Amino acid sequence: MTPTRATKPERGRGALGPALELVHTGRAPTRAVLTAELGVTRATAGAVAAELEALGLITVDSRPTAAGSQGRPSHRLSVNPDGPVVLAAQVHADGFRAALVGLGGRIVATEPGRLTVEADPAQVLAEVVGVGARLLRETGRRCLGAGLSVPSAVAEPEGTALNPLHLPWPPGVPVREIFTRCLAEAGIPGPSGDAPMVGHAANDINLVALAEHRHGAGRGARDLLCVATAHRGVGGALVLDGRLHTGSSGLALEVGHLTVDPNGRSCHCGGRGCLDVETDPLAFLEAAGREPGPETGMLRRALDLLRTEYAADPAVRDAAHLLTDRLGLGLAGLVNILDPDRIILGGLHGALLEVDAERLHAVMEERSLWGRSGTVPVLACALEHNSLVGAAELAWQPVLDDPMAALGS
Amino acid sequence: MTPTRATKPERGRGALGPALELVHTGRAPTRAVLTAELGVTRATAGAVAAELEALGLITVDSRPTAAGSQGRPSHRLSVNPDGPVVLAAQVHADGFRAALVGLGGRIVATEPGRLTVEADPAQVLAEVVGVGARLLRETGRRCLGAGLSVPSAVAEPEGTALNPLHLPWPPGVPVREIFTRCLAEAGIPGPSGDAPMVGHAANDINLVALAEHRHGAGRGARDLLCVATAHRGVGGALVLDGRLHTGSSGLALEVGHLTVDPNGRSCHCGGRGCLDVETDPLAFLEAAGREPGPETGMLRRALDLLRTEYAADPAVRDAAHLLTDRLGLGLAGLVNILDPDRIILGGLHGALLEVDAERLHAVMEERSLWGRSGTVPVLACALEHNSLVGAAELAWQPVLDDPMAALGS
DNA sequence: CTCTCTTTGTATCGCTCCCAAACAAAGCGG
DNA sequence: CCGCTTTGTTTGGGAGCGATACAAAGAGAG
Repeated sequence: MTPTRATKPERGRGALGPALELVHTGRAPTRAVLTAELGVTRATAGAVAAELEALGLITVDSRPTAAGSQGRPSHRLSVNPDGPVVLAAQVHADGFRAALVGLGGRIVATEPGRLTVEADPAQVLAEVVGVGARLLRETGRRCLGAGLSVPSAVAEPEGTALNPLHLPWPPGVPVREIFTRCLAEAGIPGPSGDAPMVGHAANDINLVALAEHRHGAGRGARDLLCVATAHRGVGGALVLDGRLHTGSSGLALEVGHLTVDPNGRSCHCGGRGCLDVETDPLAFLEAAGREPGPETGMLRRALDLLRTEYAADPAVRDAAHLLTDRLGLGLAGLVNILDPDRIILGGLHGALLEVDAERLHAVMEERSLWGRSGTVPVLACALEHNSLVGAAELAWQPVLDDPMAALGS
Repeated sequence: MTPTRATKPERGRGALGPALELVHTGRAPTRAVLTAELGVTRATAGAVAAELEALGLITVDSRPTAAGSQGRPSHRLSVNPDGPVVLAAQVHADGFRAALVGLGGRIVATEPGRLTVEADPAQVLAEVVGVGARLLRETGRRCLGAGLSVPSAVAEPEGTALNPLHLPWPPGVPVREIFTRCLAEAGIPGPSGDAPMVGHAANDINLVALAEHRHGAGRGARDLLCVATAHRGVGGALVLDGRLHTGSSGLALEVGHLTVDPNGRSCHCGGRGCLDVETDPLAFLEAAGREPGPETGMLRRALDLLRTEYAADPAVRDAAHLLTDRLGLGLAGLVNILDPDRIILGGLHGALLEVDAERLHAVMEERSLWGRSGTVPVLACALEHNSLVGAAELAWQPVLDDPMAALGS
């Protein structure tokens, strides 16, 4: 038994993590605001900011700012643009993408790629990590973590991809383990020097929600629900109090099998008229009387059709209305269960919102139990490469939780 | 360093709350376990325990225990049976109940009552609080808080009962405000002496979940889902990391309107075949071919019928199977969205589980997406007066969060 | 331009919390 | 009786942080 916790020589400032998160999410633009947000004295906030600057994570700018407000202008806080980064990787139906992402969700470098040997997860991940490692060499940045976005539910704590979508992968691939091994083989060291880099992996829609919560349309929300489509199917994610809610085994928010049309088409889940099959790009293309074509690129085609033909083609408009009605039904059901204070929509759903927000609100209001789901703000996702940024957020999390420990100094 | 030693015994302010919660929930039976659970040194745990004992909340017993294990026996920790209490009140269709509840969920005194003037919430609550005040006088206990359980969704932060069930109350009654006023009028002072007592109020099923999580069938669960019936309708609640998840406006877990039978009866929500109308006592009595009778007492009659006639009457058995199948469908849907690590069932649902658990598991497994909802443990509620105890938990929460502040010393 | 007001940054002091270490106590087994 | 193990207790000291006083940097008034 070891009741002795942690070590003593490491002076761990308690407020260091929360302070970094405030700067990271842009909620503490100045030291004065940081002081107020942390609820500490100016002296303490100053020490914390100085510490974070010494760690190379943020910059404290005491230069004048032409603020215009009264009193002495506060020092400006910002993420250090030349600071460390994390490696973010994304695998999807059309290919992959690697990126280096700094604090604040800033993409420092990124590069896409096409899948050559789709069927082998290890080889695909090795390719992505290889590109990331090259970016690291080219930029010479210090890398503090690594995160991976996959189009599949990821079971915790094993880190296995249960249902890879649009990828010829078998179910149950241990993506986190493979990702971590690839990092080691690419020669990317861990932040502490000697220990190897451990990779994080999660479902892409979860990461979209996380990224949008920190840097996009979900900023400031306390209970954020995210619903989005890829090419096929519908996914969901929930951010509670700033943390991803993945459930007890990582499989929460499988929202695709809510019933939105009792007489709808049958679904592989055994039900009928599920959100999954009634509001995805395939359903839209079919409802509009278009040839759906191959699965890959279906989202793109649906988006193009909706945006270009909505005003002109009655069939497209009718299809959009049909899907909007079903989506509203599903969202109302989710509001009854989750009671979020904001909803963000991605993929085709985001586009449906942009095309006719009023219709969606009307359906939700009609179906809401206490007249509230009609009042929940619904927004479209606002961030580019959001699941990639989300993968970076995953990798940043240990640093945000305890900067001193994560930096190994 | 100057020897300014032994100034005040005001120690352990940080870990005081967590320590009290550990003793309260029975997870720290000895000081040694407390030390390990808190992750502090023996010295700190000792100081914390002594502080809590000095506050009169727990007792530290250094007497031998005939443990049989090696080493010096640890001091035993337990809730102080003569310590302070909270006032718990419950209003339901058949009447009301007041109680004094100590730490550990121990009911010190309780007394039921019948509603005389149902239609006036203020008068009903005044009656309940009156009984509670009498119990307080009779026992002479110090009262640290007050909690109320109502059969209605309670909107936050207003504290209004939106849909009182089986009570002739209008929707939107500000129950928390009225409750607090009744406490003041009954002459019950706040814990700090001068400030008045503020009441807490919540939905009964939420409180069932809370009570069962702390002291009943939900102990040790991290993500606990509770589903239960009263006389009519179905309610749900979720406890995440030991805290009730009520959503952003207190209205989460309205699980009654999941579709479990696409061709089922129509529901007031506008849908068809909702869990609410397909698995409640009325649905059961009708399915069994019985005359449902008046709404009040419907749960009792359904329970009696199920328990006494299940083995003998094929119609009852068929009805039970029908409801079990529908319930399994609903639970599978909830597992897909919430991914709990345990489910507890109350009311008729608990009885259905006791009668045929295997059938329920089979349905859930068949409808589970990743073969996991079949593996989620499903238990029946195990606590008597659980919503009353839950109301007490609500009242204890400030004390558990910060004992020093809550006791006003 | 200078004086005052307001707001913020900085230096110092002292207090509180809590760890670490050493020691004492209480049971078990020889 | 003495070791062994586990736990409670005492003591010293260090780190974090609040409180306070003072300095700095702008805005506005005259």
